[in-house]
Amino acid sequence: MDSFFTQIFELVRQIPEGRVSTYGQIALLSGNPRAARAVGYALHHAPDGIPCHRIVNRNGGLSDAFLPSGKETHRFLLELEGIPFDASGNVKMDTVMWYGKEE
DNA sequence: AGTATGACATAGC
DNA sequence: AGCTATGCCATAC
Repeated sequence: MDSFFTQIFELVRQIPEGRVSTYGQIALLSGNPRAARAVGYALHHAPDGIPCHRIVNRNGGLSDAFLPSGKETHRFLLELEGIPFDASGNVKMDTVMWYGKEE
């Protein structure tokens, strides 16, 4: 069993393209529904190959402190993935929210 | 071993 | 509707 971080990475890796998930959801899949914070911490340590841009907060918006790329780049990447945005500028969680590998 | 911090979440004001 | 405060979990120092 790897550290939580690894679990988070694995879960994020499993997120299908055009789909996004929330920290809380990932935490839940990790077995720690209250570890949303730890998830964010893990993603901060996330190595290459981890589509961290597919991880959004429960508001459907990106975190206020994403990588130096900035939220703008984030939104761009998400758009490239085919992720629809709401008029509010947030991802349409109801449409691309990934509830787990069950799809 | 204890304290401090953090890419969240929820409730209250 | 936006901001502040508190809670929870795991990691780092």
